[in-house]
Amino acid sequence: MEQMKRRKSLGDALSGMGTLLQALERRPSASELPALSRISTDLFVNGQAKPLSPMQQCLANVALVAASQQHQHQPQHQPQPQHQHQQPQPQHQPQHQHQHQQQPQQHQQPQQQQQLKQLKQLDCAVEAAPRRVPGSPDSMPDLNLNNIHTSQQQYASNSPVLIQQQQNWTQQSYSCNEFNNQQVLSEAERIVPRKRCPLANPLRTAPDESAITAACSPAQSTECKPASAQPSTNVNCFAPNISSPRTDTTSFHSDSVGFSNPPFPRQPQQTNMAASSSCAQQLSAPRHSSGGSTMLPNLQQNLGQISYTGNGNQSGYYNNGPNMSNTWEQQQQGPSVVPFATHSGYLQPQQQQQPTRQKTATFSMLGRSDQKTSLYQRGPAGWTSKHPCAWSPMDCQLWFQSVAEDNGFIPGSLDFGMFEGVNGAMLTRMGCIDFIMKDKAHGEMWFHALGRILDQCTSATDIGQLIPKNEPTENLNMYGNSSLQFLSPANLTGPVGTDMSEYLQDHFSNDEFDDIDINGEAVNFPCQPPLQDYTCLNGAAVQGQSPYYTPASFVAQAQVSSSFCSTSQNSDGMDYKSDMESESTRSCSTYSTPSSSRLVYSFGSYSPTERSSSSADSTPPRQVRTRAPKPEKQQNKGRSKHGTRGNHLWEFIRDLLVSKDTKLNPKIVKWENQEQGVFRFVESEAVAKMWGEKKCNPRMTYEKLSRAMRYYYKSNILMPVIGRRLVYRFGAKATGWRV
DNA sequence: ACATCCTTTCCTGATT
DNA sequence: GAATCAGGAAAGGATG
Repeated sequence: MEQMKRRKSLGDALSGMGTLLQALERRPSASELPALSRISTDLFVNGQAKPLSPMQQCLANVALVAASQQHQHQPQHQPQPQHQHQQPQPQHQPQHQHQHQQQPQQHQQPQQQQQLKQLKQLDCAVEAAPRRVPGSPDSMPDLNLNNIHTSQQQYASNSPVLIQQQQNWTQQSYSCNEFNNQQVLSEAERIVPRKRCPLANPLRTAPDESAITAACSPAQSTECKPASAQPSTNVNCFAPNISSPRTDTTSFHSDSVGFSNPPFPRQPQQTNMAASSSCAQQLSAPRHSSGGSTMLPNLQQNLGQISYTGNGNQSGYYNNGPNMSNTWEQQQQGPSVVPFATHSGYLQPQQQQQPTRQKTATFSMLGRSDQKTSLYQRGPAGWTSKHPCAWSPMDCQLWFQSVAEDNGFIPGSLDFGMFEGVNGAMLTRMGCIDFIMKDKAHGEMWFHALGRILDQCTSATDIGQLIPKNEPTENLNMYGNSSLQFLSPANLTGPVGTDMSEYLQDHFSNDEFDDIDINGEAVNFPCQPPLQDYTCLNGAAVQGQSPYYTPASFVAQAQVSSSFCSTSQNSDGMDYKSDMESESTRSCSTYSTPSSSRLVYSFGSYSPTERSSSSADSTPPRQVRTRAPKPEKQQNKGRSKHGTRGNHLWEFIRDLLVSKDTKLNPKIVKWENQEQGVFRFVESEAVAKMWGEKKCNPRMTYEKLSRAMRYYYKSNILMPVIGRRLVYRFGAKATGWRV
């Protein structure tokens, strides 16, 4: 009932506003002014119809001021500058407002004077007003500005989607003055949040008018201006499918080798260097130190069926068809779509790659070494003779069948339909969770089985030829390529034999995230790779930190890690080693307990607090800015940040959001309003840790993540939701999140 | 070599 | 006081 009343009152308000503005546009006669003024008053003060949205306030504010001005001027027969009533004049708006709001006070009733005073405060109150989520039941209905404000006619040519996007609370974070001053304002400009106006909240403070004007007028202060105004030509760039040329493919090629029922074979696309190496990169980048551009002729040959767009599409996805957004949308629509792209970009660096020997040990620990025998050599002809990356969808289906049989399933009893259309390249790009998302019951089994094959591939001569000579073959395993690598079997530190799905359920609950230590000391994701994976840790440094990590695997991993640290995977190993050592030294001296003669990256014990305390002896007034060492530096070699398009933060967040895994959504992220792309971090630090896992940066925090998120404001990928913590909104350039 | 992109890191100050 | 937000500044790595 209350809501109905509210809606009615809002409707009345909007109706009144429309009337008001229409009258103003036709330059109302003096006789109309009192009525218009009444409408204005009703809108603002008497109309207790919930606070108007900032945009409405702005419009009505302008209207009222203009009406008051007319009312004031006309009886005095003062010349009326034409522009004063036709459109708000950006350049003079603050001054005009100030002047014209002063003058009526002499003649208006005290109540109206008070109203005007309130209006002035409202100018800067826009940030105080929106405290609701767009689309929520309490949200104000969006205004169609095109109908009520001629100065916004530029938007008429824009798509309804964008118009709607312009009508949100976020954009309304601009003050009335700003709004009026920027008749042609790109969305990028509009969404970039200005610095908070210290006087913006009239409910908190009641600053004097001059202070308000000074603080909030862009003409007088730059403090509240958008951080990075972009050319207004961006207005014309509004389009539903705006995509960054660097991050997205912009079109859906229906004839492409699609994720769903790909029409293999297909004419291989002409690939440039990057493209031709893309598969190799995606296959091997996390496993090699290829620098992202190493040509792998054999592999390229073997992967002839797999085409990539070498031009423009550097999103890191197999361009077997749609861009990522389409992929996701398709995934939402049908079962035949392969969620390869879900985490495709999350190439894992080499530090998570376990040498085959260690993998074997891990499998042995898991009691599955017996299953590792010659699986690659068995099975139907076809897939056995190729590297998994070169498997066709049919090969994959045969392989699925083989694995099922190997695991004791009656032939035909398992349905692999969810993997229909998946080729080997896609499979090798899928992480454990990807498999589970596709096949909750057996995803882990598929993942492990493929991992075993890839392990065997590392020693296969034909596969070995695919690998650059300077790359250790051990690195060719899928685990390091897992999108969510902490779920990899090599790092599966959970109960042996535990069903991964259950395991996820058990550990991806809100409660279980309690074990996530912000300082990174105890980040216990279910299958989180050991901290040693990231660091050249002295084994004892963190031993036992993860309850999921068994001593046996710990030792093995520690050995791997130390070995990794001491031997670079690059041809320039020596240089790299020295580089590592230097960084390690810094790390040790700065952040770690230098108790060990071995070089230690102790990110686990790193925290800003500790760092500060460790340098307490000579604490400068302001901490000398020394960038923390990057323990993953050597491990990132070969990983292409930009070559792996799709590895962007916003895509990662989006993938979490569109994930149907309830352990991710809504446990750690959730939609607030999916239609409008509004989402919220439920477990902000957990998200940050997961992001850190993806980027092999164990020091990632939500603070850092959020900084990166805020950078997306400029690029219109994300938009802030003012007044709501941990809430963001996808912008026009963010694709793939719509259902 | 250089510019650019996309973060990452650190920071200050404000807000909740 | 902690968490979060906003954004400047600097830097790094990859790419074109």
